Amino acid sequence: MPTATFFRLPEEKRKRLIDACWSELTRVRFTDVSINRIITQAHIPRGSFYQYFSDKEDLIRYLLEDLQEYFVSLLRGILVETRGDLFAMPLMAYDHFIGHQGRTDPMLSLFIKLLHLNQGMDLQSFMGGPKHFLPDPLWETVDPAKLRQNSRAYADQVFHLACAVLAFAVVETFQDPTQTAQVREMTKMRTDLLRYGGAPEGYKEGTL
Amino acid sequence: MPTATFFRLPEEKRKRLIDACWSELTRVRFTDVSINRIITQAHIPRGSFYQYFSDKEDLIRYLLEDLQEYFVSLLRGILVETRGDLFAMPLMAYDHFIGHQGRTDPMLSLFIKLLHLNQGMDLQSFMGGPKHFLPDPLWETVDPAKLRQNSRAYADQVFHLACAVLAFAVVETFQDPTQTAQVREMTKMRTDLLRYGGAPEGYKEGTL
DNA sequence: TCGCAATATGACAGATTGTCATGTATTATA
DNA sequence: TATAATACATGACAATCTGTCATATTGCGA
Repeated sequence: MPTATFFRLPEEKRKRLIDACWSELTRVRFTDVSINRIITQAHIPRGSFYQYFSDKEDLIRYLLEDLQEYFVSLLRGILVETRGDLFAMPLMAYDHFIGHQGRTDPMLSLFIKLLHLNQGMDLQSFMGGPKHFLPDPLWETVDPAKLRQNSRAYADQVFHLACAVLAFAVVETFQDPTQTAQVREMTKMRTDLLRYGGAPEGYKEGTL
Repeated sequence: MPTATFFRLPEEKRKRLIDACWSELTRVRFTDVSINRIITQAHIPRGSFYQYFSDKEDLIRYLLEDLQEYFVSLLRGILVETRGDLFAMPLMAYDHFIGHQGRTDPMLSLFIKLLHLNQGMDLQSFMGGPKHFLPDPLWETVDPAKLRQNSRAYADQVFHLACAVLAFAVVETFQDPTQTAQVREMTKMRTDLLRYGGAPEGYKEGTL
């Protein structure tokens, strides 16, 4: 977490720093992010940076919080569109990402770039708070009647897997954009798998 | 890929180097692996290291190949036990990992330590070759009659998700070992989800 | 024995990180 | 207002890394 000092910073200075951070974060992988380059670009002395953040990880965690908030609101909109159907979410989100929006919405393209650079960076844990995976604003829009079990715990599990599917699809697509159609197909297959299960219809354990 | 020179190295020297690598790899995260420490411990001059590997990533990739091979053989055994049931695999593998084996089998405990240090490091992509996720030796042992669709492509998807479930379970457990029982419960929930689907029984799209 | 090719080696340049002692501004207080 | 206390700024510095390269050494065929 940034220090109190950071939040007391004059608007202009803070913006300069944050902008430089994003510029670095969207240029290289987390591993290769250089505080040196950031402070140079932002014209912030070295010592000052460490007055605000304890280290690189601290910085990145802070920046991702913003993104997370945005991402949740995005998914919320999508969930509403699907009328609370968690299983329909990945494909709809995927189309949203890949389609027009992904190029025009600056926040979203930022997000995609990060996902791309960091090879999927585990959307699930990125989203998840300590106990629940499914953030409150999303849980509110879920229609439990569309789930086999109505508990939130169950919705958590579904959501977690759905996010994994989504993240993988995005990464795959940006690794090889010519394969978009196949990736979409694969994503459909996976969400169906989550929805209907991978066992044959009428399968009971121990039957075969 | 290591250079040809590396493979021509005298047995003893190569072992010294590899041992030092593993010792480092199981001590700190990939990000923090230091070539400096490795060569110091192995008593290999700096220049020599770069004669063998192009950089850190090259080294790590090489070491993981070994692990991958081992891991596949492990999973193969487990799949045979489950009589080719991909959905039963994660839970059985989990018990295998957490139980006695995980402590005694040196290769396995190595593997677990890596998983722990690197927060799940994406078992899926770690496993996956270019086209198929499901390696041949595993595909051979899968019983397609236990899948909704018999294609290998379908088995790939199931396998990929099953691995995600497994990896997450292992990471969770080592983050907080007191929660083992809950994690196991969660893993059961997830594999059931994969097997039977998360939609209510008899659910058809557009019904509600 | 000569000479070429493969290896070995460690000094070096370039970069990065986190700390800290020393300033400077701001605010509270007598 | 004068003074003390606190908060903040700053850049030099030590410690660490990494990748390269010129030079030495070894092995081996002619």
